[in-house]
Amino acid sequence: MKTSTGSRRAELLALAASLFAERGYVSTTVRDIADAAGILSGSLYHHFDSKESMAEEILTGFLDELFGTYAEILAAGQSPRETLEAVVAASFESIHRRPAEVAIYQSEAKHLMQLPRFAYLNDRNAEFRALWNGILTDGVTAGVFRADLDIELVYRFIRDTVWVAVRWYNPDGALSAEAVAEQYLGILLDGIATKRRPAKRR
Amino acid sequence: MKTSTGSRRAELLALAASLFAERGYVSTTVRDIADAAGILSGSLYHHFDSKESMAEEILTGFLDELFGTYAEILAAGQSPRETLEAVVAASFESIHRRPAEVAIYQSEAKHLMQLPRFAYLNDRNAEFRALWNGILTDGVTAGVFRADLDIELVYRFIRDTVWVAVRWYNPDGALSAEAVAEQYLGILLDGIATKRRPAKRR
DNA sequence: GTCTATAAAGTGATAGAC
DNA sequence: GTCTATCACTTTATAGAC
Repeated sequence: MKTSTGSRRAELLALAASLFAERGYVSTTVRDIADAAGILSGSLYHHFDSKESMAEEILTGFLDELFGTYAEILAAGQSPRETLEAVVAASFESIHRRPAEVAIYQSEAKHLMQLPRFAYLNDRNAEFRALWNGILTDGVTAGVFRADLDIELVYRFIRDTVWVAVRWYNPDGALSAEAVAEQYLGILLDGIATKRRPAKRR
Repeated sequence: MKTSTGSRRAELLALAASLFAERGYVSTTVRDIADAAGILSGSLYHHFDSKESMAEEILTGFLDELFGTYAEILAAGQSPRETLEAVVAASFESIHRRPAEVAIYQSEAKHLMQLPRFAYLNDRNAEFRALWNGILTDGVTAGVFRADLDIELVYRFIRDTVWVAVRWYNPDGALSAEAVAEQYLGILLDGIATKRRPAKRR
């Protein structure tokens, strides 16, 4: 819990994050982390209070950065469609730059959230939901998004599809985050069908 | 590993499945399962070889059923669009009927697959990929799906968006699996935008 | 089919020497 | 900042009585 050099701390956190992402938080032991760092497990406790502290620090750092980016996009005050495109692009960008952190958030948040110290994850989820519902509602009002869709459902589909891409996206691969975002927005906005169906009502 | 009554075995498996889904496979102990069943942990080993065996039996049972349904849909020989709609509907239907099993497959398959006894999960993934790529390719050939999309990417998006819905779908809620499937197909096929953009080429 | 009792190994974490 | 040494606890799994 000491401040230590700061860089060593960051180094250990990065190591822990990649192990958490790869093997899962519960399956990763403090010995695994220490081994990867070339030290013994007891030595880790000079830098961190507990295994939970490591996960907490990894997630808060990531989420603060991510929501800072979202705030900038919203502050730019663009159209609903441009805002949606920017938020989707920024999300894929974060998968590109912080794959381990996104993977941990995706896979472990649900379980970690049950611990009191991770209660802030609920706030972030609510913030995320408000962000998307705002964009979608504005777009429907402006007439650029279809009015016959369930906003809440659309929000969930967008959220899930974007983030779950961390499972297969390869930061070192030929397919860039920008290319994925473009393809994804193409599907989301215009669909995969060649012709629009006649509006089908029940 | 005895055959036992059969029904007691199924009862215990259903209990284990819901615990695995809720708390995660690694975090769920055999004591948790035994407690939920009202017996002691040692007694579980009269029915099953190991904790791994329980997970294996849960997943194989679920996947055999699911791919049986897919095979029936393909055998019906409908159009690419009808086939796509039927496969999506059947997938949401399976989330409705077997939420725990889907959740386990979603959350744990990646880690379980690294164990030799779960190698068949790789085969199922390949089978699933072939199924989707076939439907999408047929649809592009028939001119009903856009030709400018990356089939592999579209496959991943469909697969992920459909299955990840298990995280929020409530089998007892007001929103039925059919309604979710309909909304989802509306987005996937036609997009959320009110007007198609002029085809944007790079 | 369940319980008693327990083994064998692994877990997160600590205190103090270097 | 790391190591030595170790504690207290939990884990999966087993053997045999009932």
